This record gives sequence, C-alpha cells and structure tokens, in this order.
Amino acid sequence: MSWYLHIDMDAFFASVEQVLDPSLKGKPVIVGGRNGRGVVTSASYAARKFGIHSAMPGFQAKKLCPHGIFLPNRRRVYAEFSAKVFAILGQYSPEVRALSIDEGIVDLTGTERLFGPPLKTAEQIIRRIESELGLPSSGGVSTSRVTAKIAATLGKPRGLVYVPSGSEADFLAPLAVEMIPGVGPKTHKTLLQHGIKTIGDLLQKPELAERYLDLSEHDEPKRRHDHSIGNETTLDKPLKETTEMEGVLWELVEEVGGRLRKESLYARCLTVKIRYTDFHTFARSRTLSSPTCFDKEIFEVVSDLLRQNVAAGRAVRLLGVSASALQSTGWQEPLLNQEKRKSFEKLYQGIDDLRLKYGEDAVGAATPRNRTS
DNA sequence: TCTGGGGTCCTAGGACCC
DNA sequence: TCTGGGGTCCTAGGACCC
Repeated sequence: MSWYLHIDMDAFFASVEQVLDPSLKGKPVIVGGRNGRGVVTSASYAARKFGIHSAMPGFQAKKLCPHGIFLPNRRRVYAEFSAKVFAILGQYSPEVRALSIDEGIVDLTGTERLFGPPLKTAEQIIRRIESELGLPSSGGVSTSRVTAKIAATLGKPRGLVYVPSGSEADFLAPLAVEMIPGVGPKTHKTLLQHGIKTIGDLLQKPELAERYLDLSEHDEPKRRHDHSIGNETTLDKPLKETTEMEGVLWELVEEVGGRLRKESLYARCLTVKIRYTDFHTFARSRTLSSPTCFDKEIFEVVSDLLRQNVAAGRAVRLLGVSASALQSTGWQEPLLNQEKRKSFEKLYQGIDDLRLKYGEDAVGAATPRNRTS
C-alpha cells in the first residue's frame, strides 16, 4: 500500500508578502497585475472575496477591488520560502517531488514506524509549515497521487482531506471531471459531449478513465522530456524592426545562457518564441550539432531563427528564448573545438563572476543592443 | 486602456534509415 | 520497377498547469 501527501500552499505569494509585512494580514493583497499590464499571480483570500483570482488581467482586478494592495512579483523571495517548505517536507520522506513552486507530493509509504500513520504525519507537517514559516497550506492524503491532489484542492484553504484506503472511488465519483488535473476547458467540453459530467461517469468508461485518470499507486509519473530553461518578455512597446528585436533577444539570451552555465548544462535545442500584437503566437526551434551554453552561440542561432521567421512589418509584442534537450556534459567533436570551448568556458566564467559581484549590467558585450549604427 | 512568465506533456507529420 | 513496415529524430502546434 502506498500513501501520498499532496501539499498545496494557500495563496502562496500573497501569504509570503503577509509574512514579510504582517500589517498586510487579513487585507486584500494582490500580487502581480500592476500598471494595468500583466496578470494577477496570487490573491489573498480577502481579495478573492471580490472575485479576484490568479491569471486575471490586472486592470480587471483593479476594477473589482480598487482599494486592493497591489504588489509586484518577487519570484526570488517566493523561491526562498518554497525551499524552506520543501526542507520541512524532506524531513519526513526521501521521496518528495516538487510539482511547482508551491505544490509538492510527499511519499509517505513506509514512514509509519518513524512518524506514525500518514494522517498524523500530514497534520504535523502542515502545523510545522504554519508555525515555523507562518504560511497556511492545505493537504490531501490518499493512496494515489492524483487522488491526494484532488483531496488537497477540496481542503483549501487550511484544510486536510483524508481519503481512507478502499474509499477512493466513492470519494471521487461525485466530483466534477474538471477536478482532474490535466482536464482543462477543451477536454471538459469533449467529455461533456460524451455525457461525462462526474468522475464517476468517467470511471464507467475504463478506456477513457485510463487516459485521464491515473490511479495507480506505484507508477512513477512518466517524465519523457528533460526539463528546459527559458526566458520571455512582453515588450514595453511593440517592435517592427528586427535590429531592435535583437537587442531584446540578446538580453533574453544572457539570462538563459547564465542559467545554463549556473546549472552546468548544455542545450542541444534552441527555440525562439514570437507573439504579434494580434496575439498570434508561434515558436521556431533548431537542433544543434553540438550543444552550447554560451551567449554568443545561442544568440547566433535564435537571431537567425528570428530573422527567418518574423513577418516583415508586423508588430511584435513578445519575444522568448528557450533552451531544451539539455545535457550535463558536452559534445563530441574534434579536439580543436574542444580547445575553443575551454577558452569560452573561462571567458564566460569570468563574465558570470563579475555579474554576480557587480550586478547584471556589470559586463556588456558587442551586441546589437550596444551597437551604435 | 484587454490578455505574464515559467514550464510539462502529447500528437502528428515528414525525413531518414534499415 | 514497385513496394513493405518499424523505429527514431526533428519540428510545429496545442492543451494544460501554477
């Protein structure tokens, strides 16, 4: 028998802001969506009373809750708190998986002798997150990961839902199919057309249930793709000139290259993402014969992809660069190039060190951004 | 003064190889 | 001269999640 605890932090970013500034407690705190542009990334429960939720455009949130306290995103701060949460989780099991910055699954299988029954352990974990970090969270305990996640969602906020072994199907059956992670608006519509409204309806059709609802206890969720590192930005003002776009592209490349080097990874595939002002969005990628983590090489590829694919004269509102097919070691190619790479590595190590010491703008490069012509 | 930024996963078609 | 499938890699597009 397997046991999983799914932990989901309540209004995570907003809660962190309230910990750092206790005068915000109980108030409608809204993270993200300032300046009218952008969207809400987190809203305290006081703010949700006004109908505000994450992913809502900022101007709309402002309209619903004019007196709301709008704060900018501070990803690094949230990441630090996230690490503290996961450090607590890690004390209860060697098998902890982060699903996102504010959600994780703790495999409690076989931890009973050390910490007691799964439910007791879950209660203790949630209490500790609250008492040690000041952060509210919700949890779900069940014999499968999916059921545990659904249970945690039902527990929100500040709730712990326990699904005893053997009662999984009874627990799930009355719930709407859109509660299943992975079932979004499109799939929901398709399922409705088949007359499937509840998870119970879905369980009646094994071939569909198998596809959308993985209730297996032991299977590791498949991880086919290795992870990717990307950076994208919505432009302050739309651009039509490729040379101007290349300036932005270079900044994105520096960020992506820096992160690759920090993690000692080389990318074999590079992608440029383009969004026009009419919101038509597409991506173009290229696989390299030899993987790279160097700004200059990355830039050459993505700027080439940009120039080949951006429609002349169309205004672009977003640009993105991402690196995928990541590998930790190198490339197979002649010694001569290896020498070249060694010197590259030295150079970029120096650049990264300077940036770390003196800030992101400490070291510029001969890039389109800095060209005078 | 519409619609962020970070991702994962799945599918499908074409190239290419055997 | 016509004709197989199977497998893998690459690219593009899209659904979905937080």
